Amino acid sequence: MFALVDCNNFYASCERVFRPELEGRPVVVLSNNDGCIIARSNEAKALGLKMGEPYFQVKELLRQHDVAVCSSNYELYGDMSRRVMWYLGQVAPELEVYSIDEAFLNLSGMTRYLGDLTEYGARVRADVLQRTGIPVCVGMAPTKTLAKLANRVAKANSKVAMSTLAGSGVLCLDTDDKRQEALARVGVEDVWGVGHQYAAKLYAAGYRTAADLAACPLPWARKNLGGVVGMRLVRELQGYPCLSMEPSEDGGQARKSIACTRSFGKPVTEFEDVMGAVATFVSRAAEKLRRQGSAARVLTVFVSTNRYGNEPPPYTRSALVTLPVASDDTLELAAQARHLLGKVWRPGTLYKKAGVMLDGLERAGQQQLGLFEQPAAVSVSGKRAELMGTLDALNRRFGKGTVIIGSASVRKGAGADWAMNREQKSPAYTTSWGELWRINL
DNA sequence: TCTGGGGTCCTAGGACCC
DNA sequence: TCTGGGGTCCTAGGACCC
Repeated sequence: MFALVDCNNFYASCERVFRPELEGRPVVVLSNNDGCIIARSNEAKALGLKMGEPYFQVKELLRQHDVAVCSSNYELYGDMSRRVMWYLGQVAPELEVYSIDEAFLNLSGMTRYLGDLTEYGARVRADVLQRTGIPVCVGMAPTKTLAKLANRVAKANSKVAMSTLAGSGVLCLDTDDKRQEALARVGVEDVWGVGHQYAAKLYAAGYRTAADLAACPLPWARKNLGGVVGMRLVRELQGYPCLSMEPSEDGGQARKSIACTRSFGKPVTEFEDVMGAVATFVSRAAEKLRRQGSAARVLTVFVSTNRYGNEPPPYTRSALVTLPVASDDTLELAAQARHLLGKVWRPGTLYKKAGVMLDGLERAGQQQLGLFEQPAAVSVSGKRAELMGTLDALNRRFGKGTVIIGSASVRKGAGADWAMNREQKSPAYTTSWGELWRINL
């Protein structure tokens, strides 16, 4: 048995924890750069606001309905997430943190100990709310895909009562009847693993609900839904587990690639300004790399212009380098990045976005050496590792950006055009001494 | 004027091996 | 008309997720 615990409207809920006056009022949270709507409270959903909708297109509507608008505050959401996940780690033998706002629990072999699973789910739900202020829904089923589906039904269910399925944000699909009823209620496009493309194919072939998909012949699934992925999907809906737990290690899971990319607040045209952004992104990515104890073999840099509208035609270029020996050294990576940026650079272009990606990650300190690597390079990297450790320690202790590399510094004048717009960011209530919650008595 | 960011897995096809 | 069989590794691109 798997449980999927998913936070309701997570970012909006985080904002509400520290601003209780927003309770009952529609709330939306915007993406970086105040670009799109990426989280909505139930009241905001009821207004017809959609996920991913560009902010500027609905600004007036938001004003008319007195919607509270928040810029995204990932420091806050990340910290709230840690609190929720810590608790979930206490109530099940195995935890997989699937995303910032949801986690799978493995309840195999626990059902006897846990007793009635619906009661267990209700207890988890109540405890998370009490301890963190975050409302969650709990779906339980014999497979991960069904647990996701149960969660989805449970969420809808907390508003509309169902005939035989229990309400109140918790749903356990432990009998075939319940599974069938839940499958019949979910549109095929809402099944985990079915995106735009597959949904269109499925509709064209006459599949409308999750129940239809569960009855789909496996060869058809294999041919039309991405091969083995589609077959697993169908089998999971039938109740045969094909996806196992991928338990999260303490201190977060080791990623297989790390990226840092941003749209700019305003278009940027000068090489050194874009380089400032790229160097900043490299620094952040390398810091993440070191935090998880990895080193990267492949570094990619990309730049692009505005992808909307049609004049001038959009320009996107990327370049990558495979290093002779995987590195976690900001200075080395930044020097490579400068070179790569030079390769993709086109003068007189209005750049709107840039990013860096690190791939081919290896365990730091155990990198594969090149055949012709000189011993000198290794001893230099020893000193550099010490330098990086000091850099990270200073930034941890005195705050982000206390010590940066020279190329990441901002040029006087228009140099900070690439910085994000975040006009309505809430304070980092839980992670910055200077921004603690103030209570006026 | 204004349209996010960060991931994973899988497949197909080419180059290469014996 | 006939022209082997069985692999590996790598990359690009597509699909999905939140």
